[in-house]
Amino acid sequence: MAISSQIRAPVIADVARVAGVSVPTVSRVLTGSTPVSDEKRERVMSAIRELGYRPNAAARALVSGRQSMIAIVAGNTTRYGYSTTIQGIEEAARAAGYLVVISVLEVPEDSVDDAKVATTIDLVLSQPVAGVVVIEFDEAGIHASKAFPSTVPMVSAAAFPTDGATSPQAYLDDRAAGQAATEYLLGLGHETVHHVSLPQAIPRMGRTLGWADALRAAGIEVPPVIPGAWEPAAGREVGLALAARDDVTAVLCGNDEVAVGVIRGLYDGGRSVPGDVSVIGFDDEPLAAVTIPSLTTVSQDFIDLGRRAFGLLEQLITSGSAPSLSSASASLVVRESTSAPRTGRAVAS
Amino acid sequence: MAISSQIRAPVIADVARVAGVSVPTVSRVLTGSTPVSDEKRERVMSAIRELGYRPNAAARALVSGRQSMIAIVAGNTTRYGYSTTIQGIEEAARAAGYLVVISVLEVPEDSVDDAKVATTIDLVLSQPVAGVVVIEFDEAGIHASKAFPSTVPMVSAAAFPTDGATSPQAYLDDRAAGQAATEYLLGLGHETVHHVSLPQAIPRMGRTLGWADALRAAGIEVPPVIPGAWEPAAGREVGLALAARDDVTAVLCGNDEVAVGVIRGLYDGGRSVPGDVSVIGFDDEPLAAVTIPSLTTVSQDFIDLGRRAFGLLEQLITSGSAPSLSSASASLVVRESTSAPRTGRAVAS
DNA sequence: CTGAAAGCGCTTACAG
DNA sequence: CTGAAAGCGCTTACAG
Repeated sequence: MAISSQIRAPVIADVARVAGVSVPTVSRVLTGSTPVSDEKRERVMSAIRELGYRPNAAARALVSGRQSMIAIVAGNTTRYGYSTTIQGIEEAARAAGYLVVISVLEVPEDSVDDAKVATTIDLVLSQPVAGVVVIEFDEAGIHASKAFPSTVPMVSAAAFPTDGATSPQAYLDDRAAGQAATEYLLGLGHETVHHVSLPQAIPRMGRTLGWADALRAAGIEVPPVIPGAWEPAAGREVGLALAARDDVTAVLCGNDEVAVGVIRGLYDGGRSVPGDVSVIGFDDEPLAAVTIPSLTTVSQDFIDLGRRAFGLLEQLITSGSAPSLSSASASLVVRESTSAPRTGRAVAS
Repeated sequence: MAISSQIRAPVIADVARVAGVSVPTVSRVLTGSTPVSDEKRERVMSAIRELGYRPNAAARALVSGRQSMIAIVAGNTTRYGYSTTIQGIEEAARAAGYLVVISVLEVPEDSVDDAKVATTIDLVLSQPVAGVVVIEFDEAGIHASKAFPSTVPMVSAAAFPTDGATSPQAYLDDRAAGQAATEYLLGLGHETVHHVSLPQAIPRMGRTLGWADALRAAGIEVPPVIPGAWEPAAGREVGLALAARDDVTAVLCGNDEVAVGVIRGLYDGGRSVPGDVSVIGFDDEPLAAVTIPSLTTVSQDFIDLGRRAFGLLEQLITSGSAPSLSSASASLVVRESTSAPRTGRAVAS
């Protein structure tokens, strides 16, 4: 069927024929591996242009064994911390000549489905990837990084290092940050600080641990963690419930979205922020600076986290090993949502 | 060097040898293309397990010609509309068995660098992708979709259809939405509505056109567009400037982030929202429901947009053609940031 | 500098 | 149901 031959994408042999050279010569001008005479190079280039030839990526990868893709495995791609970390990884990867494939872990409500994690891992490893970065901001990510076969180069980007991690990790020290934020509130004169956590792994989250650290260090009994969520709407519900309590004057939230929701719930419940209650968020997303009141929060550099994670992966790929951890810094940004407790309230209760 | 043979990843021939069958038989149990006797299948499966064998993706793609990746090309991956659209595409792609590679267009301030766009396209096409979805929310995306060679299946996801698009587009009708939002404000009694646009392509954005449509239809002179940005901080600057003007009672913003910033700027400039000025956003991101005041905004279904875009691409890949467009719907969500103008103000000015 | 040869790891007809 | 053969599109030694 000569008719269908028009549809076929041109291959290297077509270029060679049109240019009047051998296939390896075309390959040589393409890869630049060996010098080619100016004249033949010219003929090859114009044949490539004429035919609109593009090398077949699969064939190249097969023969060269070199991969130019890395995978990111994450439980979410849209939330601020996740998407910003992904951006950091992507920028660094692109600069190093790698393309990024994203693989999302389907995360059920509370428990992690091991079979789904395995499916995702299989899908990723069915592609020619040089290595993978797992985002360990949630249970699904932690499970995934444990389930990855040790044969593929893998590093993780985390908020706080996982116990007994066997692969290199880049992390933000959110435990220290949680502690600092709590100490700030205590320093303002609040008798205690309550904590609205992110959904999963409640006892294991760095920021939750840091909050408890600070309280214990100050000799204050650690109140029960208030289970939260990722979304602002859930934060509002919590805020509404908190508004009814007289003993709550300071709240540390798992992230900014929840914090803005908590503030709204408090407001709807008749409490002012920071007049009646001080609220601190986590992450410092752009909106935190312009809400009313603007948010006191912990600024975390997710772009840098992503870059560092890629840096570790690149080391692992090229040298076969990488340092087991590398941390980025966090800092408290004080804005309008916190203040000293009302006189006579914190002291008198 | 027998020593290094341990490091080599097992290939199909290794499995065949261990299982005591031929290579094609292993391939058959892997692909399920032809029946294999139970006994041999068992032997093959256990050999695969024993060796930890995984098929080489590059070899598979080369011989089968089938690709299992699609690419998303976008100017940004973190902003609400972008990341949510990407999520929609990813979910649909994953359900259909495709993995997604993300390719970010480096977008300079104002102009689009054609060379950079070309570089990104080359990088994407150097991978074995079945097709690509270009996110046309900005100039870079629009340029990219025009620059793509017609040989690769490509569709775009847009806010509003591009003039003379040659490839299938899924879009949100933000022109109609911008018009409806403006009409709502006019209906409340405002004499005119000002518009803070998103950065690029000011005259061409659907929401900007819709805003002008509504004004013209009401016989109102269209005021100059106030050039905005994507970020809340820029919105605040605009709000501050607007606070000094007595003729501004209603503002339609290019997105929610900017709207929250504008409200903050107005507030810092001594104006209340909606008391003095009504503000409408665009997108309805989760935070819009809990800010103080909560935001009246245009809800756009980006997840659905992403799904539709992937649907078009899949059609294009399998059947060679797809409808030239497909729209998702938008709706106005009325909350606290809008109200009728103060009596005696709008009327008397 | 350049061509003929071999081979990357897999799948798909071809013959049983 | 199953093996021997051919071939996907490219690159890398091998000989000039």
